[in-house]
Amino acid sequence: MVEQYTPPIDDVFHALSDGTRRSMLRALAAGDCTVGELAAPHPMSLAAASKHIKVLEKAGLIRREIEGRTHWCRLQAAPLAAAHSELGFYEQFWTGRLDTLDRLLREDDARKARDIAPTKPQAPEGDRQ
Amino acid sequence: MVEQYTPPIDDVFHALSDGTRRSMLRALAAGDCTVGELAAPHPMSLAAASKHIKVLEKAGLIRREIEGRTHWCRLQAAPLAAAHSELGFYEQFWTGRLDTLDRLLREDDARKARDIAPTKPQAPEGDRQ
DNA sequence: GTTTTATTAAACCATATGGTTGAACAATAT
DNA sequence: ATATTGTTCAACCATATGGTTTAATAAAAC
Repeated sequence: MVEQYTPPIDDVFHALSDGTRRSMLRALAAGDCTVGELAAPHPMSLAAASKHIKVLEKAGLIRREIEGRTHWCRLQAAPLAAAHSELGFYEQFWTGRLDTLDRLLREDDARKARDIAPTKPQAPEGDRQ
Repeated sequence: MVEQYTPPIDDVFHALSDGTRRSMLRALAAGDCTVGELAAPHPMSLAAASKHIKVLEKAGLIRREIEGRTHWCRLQAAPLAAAHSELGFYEQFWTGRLDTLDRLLREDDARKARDIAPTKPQAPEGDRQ
């Protein structure tokens, strides 16, 4: 069985950079929708909505199934897992933030007590290279 | 104390939709960098790299600190948490996928055994509305 | 058979994007 | 004081984007 095509993560993040497309994904999370159903809530022409659906399709975020003249769309979440994972890499930076800030502040206090010349700002995980 | 500005998630996902900018964020995860350091690995003009840094800044993903003529950049991960959370909403769809597929396949087998007419494809969490 | 519905294609438009080059600005080094 | 370094600005370019309208296509309904 041929492995599924993995779209570039550029396309995934690009697809997510528009509110209309994010809204369409939410709708699909509730269940499959036709193109018309996806377009209905958005104050734009059907052709414009159709273009958005094509962007989602190109990003691999939806798959369509055509039944007669009706195009059914289904959420394909796998590329979202990839994007989620990409962002997960930075989790240490938003969860560890308070610890790091606290440590930096304590180091700063100690430094001031020693009357040492100021040094450059540092990253959470150590000095600049 | 004034609350920090929260950039639109459009801007965050847009910032992430380019490989150069994702690469810059990775570099910043290793430690603060100057604009020149961020630009160095990328085969493009300094002005182009500077534009990318501005996009990251607009998305709230980095903050800069100017020391003389040197601009130091630091990762700001908070907007990534928001984006990560947005994607986390869909976790049930990529983790539950195999369970759902399995259940659908079993339902399909049962339906075939009863010789029922085929029905429309369904979302993981139930029928279409 | 015609009409209706669902949807896309094509052409157009305004704006945005991502790159370039050369100039300008700010600060440091000499 | 001038020269150098670090960086951005401005103008330009080609392409992409996101919307419109109109026409075309495909299939269902009558």
